Amino acid sequence: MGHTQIWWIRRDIRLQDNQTLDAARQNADFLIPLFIIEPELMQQAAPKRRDFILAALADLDRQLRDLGSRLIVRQGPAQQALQALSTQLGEISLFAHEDYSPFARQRDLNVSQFFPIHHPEGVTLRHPSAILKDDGNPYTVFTPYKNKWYESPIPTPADCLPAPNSLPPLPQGLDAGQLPEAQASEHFPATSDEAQSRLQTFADDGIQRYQSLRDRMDLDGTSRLSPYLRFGLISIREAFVEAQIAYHQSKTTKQRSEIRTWMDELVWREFYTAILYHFPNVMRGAFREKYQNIQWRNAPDDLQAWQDGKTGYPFVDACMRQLAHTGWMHNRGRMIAASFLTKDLLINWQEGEAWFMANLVDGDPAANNGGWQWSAGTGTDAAPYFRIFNPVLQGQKYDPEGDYIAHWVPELKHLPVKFRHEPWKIDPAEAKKYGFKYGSDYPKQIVDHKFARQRTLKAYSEAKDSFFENQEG
DNA sequence: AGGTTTTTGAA
DNA sequence: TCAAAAACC
Repeated sequence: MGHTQIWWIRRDIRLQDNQTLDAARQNADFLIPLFIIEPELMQQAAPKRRDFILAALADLDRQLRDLGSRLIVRQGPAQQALQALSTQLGEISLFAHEDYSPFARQRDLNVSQFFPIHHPEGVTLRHPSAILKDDGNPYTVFTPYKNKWYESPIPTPADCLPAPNSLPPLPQGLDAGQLPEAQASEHFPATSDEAQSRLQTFADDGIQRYQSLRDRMDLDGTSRLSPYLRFGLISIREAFVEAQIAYHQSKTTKQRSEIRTWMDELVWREFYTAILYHFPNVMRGAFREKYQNIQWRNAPDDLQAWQDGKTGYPFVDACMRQLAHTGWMHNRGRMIAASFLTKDLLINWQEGEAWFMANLVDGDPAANNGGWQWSAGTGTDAAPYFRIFNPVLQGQKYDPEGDYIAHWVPELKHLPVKFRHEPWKIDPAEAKKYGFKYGSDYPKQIVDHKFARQRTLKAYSEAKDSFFENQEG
């Protein structure tokens, strides 16, 4: 009987540049590429996210078969699945990349009581504990974190691990298990080829205009790589390496700045991963205590209208419908939708955080929580609470022709640009010309922005004042 | 990674 | 009188 090693696949669904696979196949007589379908995945993950993972695994299975292996699937909980394998196979060695979310850490702690886990890195480029202030404490402000982060070198292509061209065999007589059927996404095909092609296309071209175009909702200015990074169809190292190549090839300061802006976004990903790692309580409430007791409104109908994309604010509704339909939302859209829920509707950001996790194909607890707390003004390095987006001005600025609105809110697409942004301003007689009736073809505003703005400034300032009063008393 | 109101200073 | 800048939220 030889030595069996398990590559426990989590968010590293790839063969290339995979430190965990690389470690697991060394000195292995048998290698099991294992995915454990944990109850949390099937019950709690957004359907589109679950489908993305399952489709990516099916694609990985095809690649593994080309190498004479195949994907082995088990039902969770993880510890039971591993116990069963160990009973069947005898001694096993377990390799799984270190993951940093509270759920993953607790699970790995439980499992490691029974099976020691070899824990290569790879989810981030720098370990959350690798970037600390000189006094040893974690950063809570992005800019100094970023400066420290960039002090270490960015990897080069030579640092990336090639996909193996052979793998140790599977043990005899092992049941492969079965992946549930997944619905394929037309917007995010979950294959390795698609991931590589998106990265290459973006690194060759779009990255050079990223800074200039990234906020335009009507253009394809972003990489749309988030789900592929989320589940490791490409590695974060590959992403940085490709960006760094483009950076070194660029001729002008302007071009370098465009590229650097994209790299900074990847550093935000590392930053929020580190924040959740060091401050797991952010999952339960405001990072900044003085905003823990904001008097949020309990307004289920307003929440529902926001979720359905029927707030009567076309830009917000377009964002929310894009999310529901594709499982993805533009980053600026996320900020605007979040500002609207928290500042215009004065609904607890945790409602929005949950809705995004229930719908996003790229939903990641660290990035999602960080983004929501930033938007709500309750987080580390957050937007100041008085920074309240005006949903109309944002639309006019970042969707100047109203094309994005027209696509996702088609009931407005026959209106002139001005009225796509402000359908309430159209004269009923003129509306008739376009076969449009405000209030029935498209909902009326569920809240007046100007009024809502004052309400929110008051609520935040009261929360802050009462916090400081309680502190003194 | 903003918006709104007030002030300023050049027509 | 108006647009840009500054101040404030």
